[in-house]
Amino acid sequence: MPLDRRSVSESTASRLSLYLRSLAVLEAEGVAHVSSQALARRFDLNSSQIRKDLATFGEFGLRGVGYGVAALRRHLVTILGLDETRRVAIVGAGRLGMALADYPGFGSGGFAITAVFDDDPARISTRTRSGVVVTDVSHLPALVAELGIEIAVLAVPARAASDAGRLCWESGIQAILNFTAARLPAPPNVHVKNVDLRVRLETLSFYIGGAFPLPGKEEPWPRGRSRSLHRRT
Amino acid sequence: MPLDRRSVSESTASRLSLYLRSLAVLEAEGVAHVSSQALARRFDLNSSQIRKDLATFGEFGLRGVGYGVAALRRHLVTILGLDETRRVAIVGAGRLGMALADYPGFGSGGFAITAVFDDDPARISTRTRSGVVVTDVSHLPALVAELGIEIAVLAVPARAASDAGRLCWESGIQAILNFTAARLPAPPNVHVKNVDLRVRLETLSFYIGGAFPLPGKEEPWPRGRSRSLHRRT
DNA sequence: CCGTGTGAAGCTGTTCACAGCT
DNA sequence: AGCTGTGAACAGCTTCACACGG
Repeated sequence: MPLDRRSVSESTASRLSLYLRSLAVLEAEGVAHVSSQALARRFDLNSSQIRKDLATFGEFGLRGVGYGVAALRRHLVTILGLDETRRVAIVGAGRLGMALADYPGFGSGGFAITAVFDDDPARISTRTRSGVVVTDVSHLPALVAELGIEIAVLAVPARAASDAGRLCWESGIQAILNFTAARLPAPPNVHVKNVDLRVRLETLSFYIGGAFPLPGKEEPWPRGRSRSLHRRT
Repeated sequence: MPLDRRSVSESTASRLSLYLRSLAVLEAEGVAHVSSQALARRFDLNSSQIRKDLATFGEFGLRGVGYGVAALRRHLVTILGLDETRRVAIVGAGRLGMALADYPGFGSGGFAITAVFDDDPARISTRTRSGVVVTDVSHLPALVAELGIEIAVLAVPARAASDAGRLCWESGIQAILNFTAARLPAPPNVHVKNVDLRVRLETLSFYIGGAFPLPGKEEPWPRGRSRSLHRRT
């Protein structure tokens, strides 16, 4: 019975990534088994959350014992598709794009920055610190096909975003990490994740403010429950 | 009646930021009024979502007409706390930190990058492109107090994250945008938003894969790269 | 009429609680 | 005994549908 990945929620998928990181640490420490409760403590999560997340993909645990650290880590690597190197292109060789091209998390552990593109002649042929040559974006379709690039990191100015995005999916790129402010009209088979830094900062700004005076409205107090940070394991 | 901001969900808060961006465009275009439905079309959202979000903070609409663009924009600016400039510090002057220090969205429209800190002597006294001097992190507490810095952008190596984070909140910083892989044990009055780029990329990788064969026991399943086009119902 | 504001319904993700395996 | 795996209960966010005001 196959499982459509689209039926897995994004929150579950990103927790898998967190679990993987913890398991790598535990494996390096030589820990053999870990219980959902022990893992939960590391993330301030509920332990049944972890068991449910993992149970989506199979029965990896041993009742009375917990999960085998090494085996579970291997399973998560496979589930996340990191057992073969995924090729990543950076589109936009400005400051952010170049910083991301050298970001350690992007060029290791299942990912390789395989190309960097820009349309500014002044940037073409420069190199990232790790030596990847900035290529004219007109070569993107050919290089995506030739090198088997599956993921694009979009770090172009907002006005160029939808053109650059379209070029990506028309070239066969399957997923886009979008650092621009634009929302991309991508076809449904292309997965887009927006990392809108401005929105993140404004959201933080919102929560800094004090109690908000509602003009002319009578509302019961307190409104809603305060979010408890305490979770049971 | 006052409204505790913590009772507002993060999804609502970040949508406010999106609405604000759209309203700025509409205002520049000279549009006087906009309906929740017209706004919704821009975001692929349900219109009652927008009405509910806005109604949390007051009655800004005119029945039969919609929302006044200029007035609603001003309200959102106030709600998000962007009517006075918020001072932001970058902690960590590596490539990512320096790129973020010059990121246009961080230094405008209600935010100002007021300081950049690092502990590497080789980086102290260098400047961002916009001219902010990199300062030794030992001066962070004094400068946070002196300059009224409220938000920190944490872009240090993972191993330095919790020390740097603690320094931030002990110095009076109220919100942290955390680009490190570490999870910060911040006190409850400090708002932390994790922007874990590695997790984002691994999550994308997860969704690229084809249908997932739920394993019988220990058969190695091949990584499918074919894509199902049908949406879940 | 039209579009907002809002209770009610619906849905999705989280937590509980326990049966069952080791 | 200890811990997983899972149906059931729960909570919170989203959508519906309509009363009400312009």
